[in-house]
Amino acid sequence: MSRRSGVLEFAVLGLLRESPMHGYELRKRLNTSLGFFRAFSYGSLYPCLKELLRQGWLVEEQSGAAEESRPALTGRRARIVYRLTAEGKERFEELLDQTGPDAWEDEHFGVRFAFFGQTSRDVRMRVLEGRRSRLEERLATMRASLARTREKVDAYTLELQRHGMESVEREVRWLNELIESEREGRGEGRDHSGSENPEVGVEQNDTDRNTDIT
Amino acid sequence: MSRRSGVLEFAVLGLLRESPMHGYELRKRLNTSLGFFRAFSYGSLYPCLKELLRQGWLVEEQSGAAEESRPALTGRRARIVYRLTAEGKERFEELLDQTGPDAWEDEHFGVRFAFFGQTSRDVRMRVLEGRRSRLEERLATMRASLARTREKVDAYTLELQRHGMESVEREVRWLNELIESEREGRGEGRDHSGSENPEVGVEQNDTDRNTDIT
DNA sequence: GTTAGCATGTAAGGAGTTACATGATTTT
DNA sequence: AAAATCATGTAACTCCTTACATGCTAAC
Repeated sequence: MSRRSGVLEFAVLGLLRESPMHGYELRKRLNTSLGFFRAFSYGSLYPCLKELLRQGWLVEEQSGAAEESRPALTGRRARIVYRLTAEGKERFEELLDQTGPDAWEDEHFGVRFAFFGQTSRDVRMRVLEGRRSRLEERLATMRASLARTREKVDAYTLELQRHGMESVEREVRWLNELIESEREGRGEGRDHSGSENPEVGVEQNDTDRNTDIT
Repeated sequence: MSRRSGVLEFAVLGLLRESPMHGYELRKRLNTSLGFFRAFSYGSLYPCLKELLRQGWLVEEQSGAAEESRPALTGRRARIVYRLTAEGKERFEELLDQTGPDAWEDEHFGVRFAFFGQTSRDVRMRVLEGRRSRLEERLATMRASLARTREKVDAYTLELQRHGMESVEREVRWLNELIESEREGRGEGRDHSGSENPEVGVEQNDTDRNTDIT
């Protein structure tokens, strides 16, 4: 009944924390900026926004003409702009700090990583290491299964298993680099600037076009 | 109402084509042999089996003692063994030949590939090439999006996008090799033996233990 | 003047999970 | 004797999609 999706809620709060937006733009950002991994439809986005409003984490802003310097854009359509409230900000911060086992599961890890810029370093470490050990666990099961089923399955199935394992191994190596990089306190040229710095966010890009993943 | 899941139905028919099995064992095979990519629960498996029975594609075999040489295993529990009917076999063949755009989407491609051993070569080619062009389409969108959003998103988001793109590029390379290999008619040592050869299937492995992916 | 994109929503349904209910048997 | 594994099943719920409904504006 309540449409409290976890992933979607988290992503919406996170994106709105950077800057207020209307639904249509929000969806585009969900499908691109956030690492491409998911495609949400309006059928889930709008009900989610409604629920977040109900919780008091968002407020509507019937933005028609104000604060935009160009008057050409004002006449589009209703365009309900959503802004994060103080409570919403608090809620998001609360979610950011959660390091339950959910955080490193497939469905959640991507979106958690996408907001690492807002996440404290120790939480980042816990999530990265949690993810890694989760994947290593999975690798162990895969290897055991491979050793047992080899010869019994056909070549295509075997190739699929091999490729699947290689993908997981690759992600583990990626995580190793990231964890190493976190430990060094951002050594190699990258500046993630710790857990502060909201200025890296997006600043009113009305010029976006065709950003859908089909 | 009808619980006709597509992926699950296809996988169950395919596994039962190799040899009759009971539900519990079926689930283990779904989570391991089939490339690890999905974990189905009993809550979906049993209703699916029920539906397949209703369609006449499966029959129950109250297998208690027969055909097993060791009498030690007979006393376990009811153990309803399912066997594919002629209609079920036909249905599976029908599904194997489908090359609609669904076949190369994320949810379906894995399971389609897992049964390539039973699939005719031209269908294999269509599915592999369909998958590849689907991914290349996605890559184009990603690249366009990256070019537009660079500088506007923070370093973590960018890293996530970069890693996501690399994963897709890697799968494209994998597909290229597979397509090449199909064109050569299985050149390099691998013998997938065309579209015939049901003997590669699994033959009654009662010794399986701990094959779950947690 | 019609296609494509912008913009917001709802209702119905699909595909799966979790939690529960039950009970045998094997291993520790 | 307890814990794990084997084995089957159901009800309620979650989360998301598709299809529909509506209407405006920009570009071709």
